[in-house]
Amino acid sequence: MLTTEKIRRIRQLNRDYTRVLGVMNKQIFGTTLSWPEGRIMIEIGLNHLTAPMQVASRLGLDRSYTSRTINRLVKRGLIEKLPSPTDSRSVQLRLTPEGRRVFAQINTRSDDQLVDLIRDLSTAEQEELYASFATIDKLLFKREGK
Amino acid sequence: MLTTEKIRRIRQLNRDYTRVLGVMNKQIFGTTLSWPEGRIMIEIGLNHLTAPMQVASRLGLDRSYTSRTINRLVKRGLIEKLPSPTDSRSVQLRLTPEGRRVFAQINTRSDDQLVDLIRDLSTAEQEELYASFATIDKLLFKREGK
DNA sequence: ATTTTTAGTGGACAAAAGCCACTATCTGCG
DNA sequence: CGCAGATAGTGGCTTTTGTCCACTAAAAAT
Repeated sequence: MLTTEKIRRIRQLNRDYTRVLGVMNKQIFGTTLSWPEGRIMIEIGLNHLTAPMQVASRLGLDRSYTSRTINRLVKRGLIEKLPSPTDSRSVQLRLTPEGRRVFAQINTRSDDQLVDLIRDLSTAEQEELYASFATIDKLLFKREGK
Repeated sequence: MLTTEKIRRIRQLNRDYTRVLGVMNKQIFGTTLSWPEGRIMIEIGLNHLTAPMQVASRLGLDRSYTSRTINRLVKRGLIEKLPSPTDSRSVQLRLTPEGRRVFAQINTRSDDQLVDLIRDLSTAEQEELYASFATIDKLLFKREGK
């Protein structure tokens, strides 16, 4: 078991890192999307979630709220809803061409921001940082390193 | 410069880790405090921020909103406002005895949650995880390792 | 076949957060 | 010094975000 001191240090890092992510997230969606709208676009575009329920439970959002937010995105022409072939209560979500354009923009900007965050580090330090992230990813989320 | 692939992996981790932190944050303040109230308590109790403005800018919150939230905590008897000796526009924030009690409770719970998160890992893995967090802390926030 | 669960939705509402304007102080500067 | 501009805290108002509940229709379970 980790010492209390180490636990506290991780928690401090959590708070600090949450703060920088918060700042980044505010700027990202200076595009046209609000932060929850952007999150939903990412879940559909990147993680290929197709049902509103999947999106809601992944993001920890209320079904109702998720439904409304998705419908807003449909109205803006970024997402389309197709009838689900397997469950006629449900729908299949998909990015429209315009939605894919916006999604690509979000990705590009987000990448840029992250690059910006580590700009001051040397190449060796950047790789060291990446290795640490990859280790955390491996240990907490069981994704294999590379 | 890190490859796009590595950047993308860090971003994926960011989203996943944000999600687990989000879940944790919801449960923490099942105590009596809302999440922003808790954050403010932590900033005052742990990082010893004394002025409302410091709290606001650190948490990236609106001055007005911060002011109201602090006043709510004052009314609940968790924080007290003393006149600042150096600036009579400002105030000095301090936890009351009751506030310190609640603060200690938040800390204990938060520690427990983090311990819980890494419960499944072996001792060696936990230390490996800590080392990774410490490296990130060092590289991004210049805090020295230990 | 009937009960129970689940997906999506709308209405009403609560909580979180931001914007603007105002007061009182403080700071910098001619 | 005296005054222009900045800053700290606050209240009113609005927007955004998110929750709760009830309802419909379809699916799954019994």
